[in-house]
Amino acid sequence: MDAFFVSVEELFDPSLKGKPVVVGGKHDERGVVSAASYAARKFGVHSAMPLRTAYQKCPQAIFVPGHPERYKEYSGRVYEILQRFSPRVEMASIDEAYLDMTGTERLLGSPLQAAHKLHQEVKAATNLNCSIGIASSRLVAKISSDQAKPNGVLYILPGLEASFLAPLAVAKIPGVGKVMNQKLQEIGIRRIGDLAAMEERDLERRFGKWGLALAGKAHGEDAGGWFDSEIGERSDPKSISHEHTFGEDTRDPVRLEATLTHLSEKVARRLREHGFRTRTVQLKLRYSDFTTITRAQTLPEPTQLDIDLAEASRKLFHDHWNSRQTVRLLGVHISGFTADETQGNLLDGGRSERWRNALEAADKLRDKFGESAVGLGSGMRGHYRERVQENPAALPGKAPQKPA
DNA sequence: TCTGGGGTCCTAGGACCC
DNA sequence: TCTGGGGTCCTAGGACCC
Repeated sequence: MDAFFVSVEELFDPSLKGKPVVVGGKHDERGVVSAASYAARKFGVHSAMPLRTAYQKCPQAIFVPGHPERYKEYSGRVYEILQRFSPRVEMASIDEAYLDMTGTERLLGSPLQAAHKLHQEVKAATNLNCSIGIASSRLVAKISSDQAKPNGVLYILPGLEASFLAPLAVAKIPGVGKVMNQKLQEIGIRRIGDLAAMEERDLERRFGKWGLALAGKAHGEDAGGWFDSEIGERSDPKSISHEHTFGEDTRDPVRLEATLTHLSEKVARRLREHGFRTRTVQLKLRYSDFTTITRAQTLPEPTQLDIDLAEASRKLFHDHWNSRQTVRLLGVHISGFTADETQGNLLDGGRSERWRNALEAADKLRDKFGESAVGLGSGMRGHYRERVQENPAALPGKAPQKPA
């Protein structure tokens, strides 16, 4: 999808059309640009740029907060259309998808005809622009869709992959970021053609496994990296995390603990929705000077309970926090999942069973009344404190949400 | 300029086992 | 007294993607 978040915002507020728009938050907030309109990009604003920097480059830009629900909604509508074109569809992200068009020719015509039809149907159903790349590999399809932007269709004929790629900058290859790009520049490799001319063995010697994959990519092959699996196979998540950057750095232990509790609850809830248990809990701690540490603990038994994750993350925090330093960010990350065999654990005197029942009820309340309707005690304490700081009217006595 | 949040994959070292 | 080789699991950090 082209400038997806900005385009969705324009659907809801047509007056934004053609103007410099920045999605991601207010101009003076901590945060980065999620998406910038083409008009804003002319001023040098691009995604991942700090909002405050974007404001300096383009003070007349309109800054809007993101609306993730809207983007998910429109992503879903696009997905429905894609499914009509191929049974093998894979959403690579909220605004990108791959379709395996093998065997669709009799129904949809040539790849180019199918792509044009798809392009029109997406526009008709959503009023959003997209770009489509067609090629014999995922890698080349992705790069050609980038080259087709905005609002274009580009077909790389079989056999012409390498010559299409050759003049492009190596940074166009997905997986070649700032660091790899710099390393390649240092040995005189600027364009994909330079890379294709290198000896495979030489690249492997210099960059290991990645170098080998890179050699293949220079010729347009998917081999190695993320493109290996079949299009459309859904895989289970390998990790779940939530993190929070404070509006202002803090060393208030109550606030820090409450944040950890809250993050643990969010993580645990999603874990239960997947029907998993987890064994490894990781704390992420970023200080004001941006130094960041992660500290992990593997539990003796897998769990799916808020309280277990909250306890583990608080322990990690207290064991490793240098309390002379103020904290910018906290995060809770879990990994090492196993399926939840919903047998009640009788070894702990029914503790797990009681918690499971309580959490099931809590999840239902959250569905009905919103995420902040219920929480563990220590999280609520901090929750109110935070709301009181930001809005004195939100004192517990006047709490607007009855379920709380 | 002052740096979000949610992910995946890779590397490297150490503990531990046979 | 000096020190193999293969494997798994765990931890920490980092590159990269959207």
